[in-house]
Amino acid sequence: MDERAYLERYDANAYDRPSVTVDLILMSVVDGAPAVLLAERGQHPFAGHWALPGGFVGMDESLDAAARRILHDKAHLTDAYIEQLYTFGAVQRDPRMRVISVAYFALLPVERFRAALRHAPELTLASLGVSPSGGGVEARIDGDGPVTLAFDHDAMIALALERLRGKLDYSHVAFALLPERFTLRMLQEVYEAILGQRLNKPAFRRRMLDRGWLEATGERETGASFRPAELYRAHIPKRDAR
Amino acid sequence: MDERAYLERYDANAYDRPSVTVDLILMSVVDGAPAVLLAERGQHPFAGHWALPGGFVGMDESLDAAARRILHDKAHLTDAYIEQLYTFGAVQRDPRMRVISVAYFALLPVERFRAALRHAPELTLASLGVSPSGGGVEARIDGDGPVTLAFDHDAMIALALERLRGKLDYSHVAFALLPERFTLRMLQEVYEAILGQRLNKPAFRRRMLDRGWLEATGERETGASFRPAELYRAHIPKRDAR
DNA sequence: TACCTTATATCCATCTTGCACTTTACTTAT
DNA sequence: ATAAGTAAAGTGCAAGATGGATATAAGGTA
Repeated sequence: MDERAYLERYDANAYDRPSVTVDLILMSVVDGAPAVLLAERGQHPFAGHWALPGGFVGMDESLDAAARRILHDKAHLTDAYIEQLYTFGAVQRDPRMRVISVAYFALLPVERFRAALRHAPELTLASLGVSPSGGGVEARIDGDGPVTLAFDHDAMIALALERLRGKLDYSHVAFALLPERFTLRMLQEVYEAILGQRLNKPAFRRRMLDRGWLEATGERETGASFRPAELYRAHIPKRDAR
Repeated sequence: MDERAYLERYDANAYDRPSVTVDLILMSVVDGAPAVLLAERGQHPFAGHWALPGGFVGMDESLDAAARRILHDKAHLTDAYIEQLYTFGAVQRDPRMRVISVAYFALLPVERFRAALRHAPELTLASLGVSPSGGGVEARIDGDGPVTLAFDHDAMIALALERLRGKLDYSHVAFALLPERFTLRMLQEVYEAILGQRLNKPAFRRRMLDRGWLEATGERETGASFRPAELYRAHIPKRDAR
């Protein structure tokens, strides 16, 4: 039997199949704290709870394409740093039916994050903090008490933050959270927000400059009532380190 | 409409769904080089090519459970270090139909790796090396030229190795590749095989001992015709660092 | 008992890091 | 104009980590 004949005989319906979705963790750093965009669910299950934007994966689109489509449809954004995070496949994670969800996280500079909020009224900003009981994260909207998230979305967000924290050390993800031109102070604020701890200024500046990922523009910040900081631009050498 | 009524009306067949599989990258370090277990495909597609052991995810099992089931059924192994790697979802990665594959990697000490080979005759050991053309990895069986892998399994293996390399630094994964008792030299050999480079001995030993993950057993290696090395045991403090 | 081999310990130069302190540059108040 | 205030940017130093050479220890084997 040659390959062609084989393909024709193949029964694609021999087994029952799960649904596959993509959920998006849209992150930024707002006012010194990490933040995500959430949508309130109107329908069962978890009606009234907050959830990550997501959607089913089409039969003719790759997972990455599905993630980008959702980014566009739900947040009206094209072109963001986006990366697959983890796939959640517990049997009962969705009470309706078997759903396997591939979580992606996207990183946005604040301005673009805010722009997404303006264009997508169904999305709301939630800022993240570590829960006092240790371990997980809690999401707060408008400074109120922590909200309850739908499905296993709390685990997704916690994992995204953990991954981001881990990548700060050896990758240049932080630049995805900043505008094209930024000061060293802004960069440090991003690091401090994600790591959840203050960093020593001269040491931070030295490390960053030594990495060679920063290019001085020669221009300076304006508007400050003190010595203006130099504006830098990210300069990532050739091969995009993961 | 309450939740119960909603669930009953929900049409789980409204959309076409992809198949979901789990592929397993069973790794170890053999003779100073990383190695994986492969099976030769007898059927289309990719008949005659080498592939990772894998299988469909059942409707009533989680992804982790599916990975463990495949570990058991294909390699006759229970209890190995196992971790989700990445989900591969390109549209045409399987010519038969849309298949999304969640890749897991498992780490085994050499003896258990060899035992799996004995109990599962359909599996073959392939040792991994970095391809001279840079970037990816090549798998070699019995010292022959690099074999051609089915599907996107070469990318899966390359990613597994990359992930493993990254985790060496901050996690204790290496212990999963060693027997219960091991010497510092064995530990260093694992590191060198995965990183693909020689390491300085005194510095390595210092770093490892300083981490506090090693517990001296007081016993020593036997059979060597030179000074026997102390045997250590892994001692991982409370919270299992990812 | 001499000798070979590898484990283990010591030492030192170098590099990195944390941190206090100084100098610089710009705005605002007087 | 000039002084005061503020944060950026730069300097210097001590402590710690790291690479690498060298010395000593502990087994076997000839």
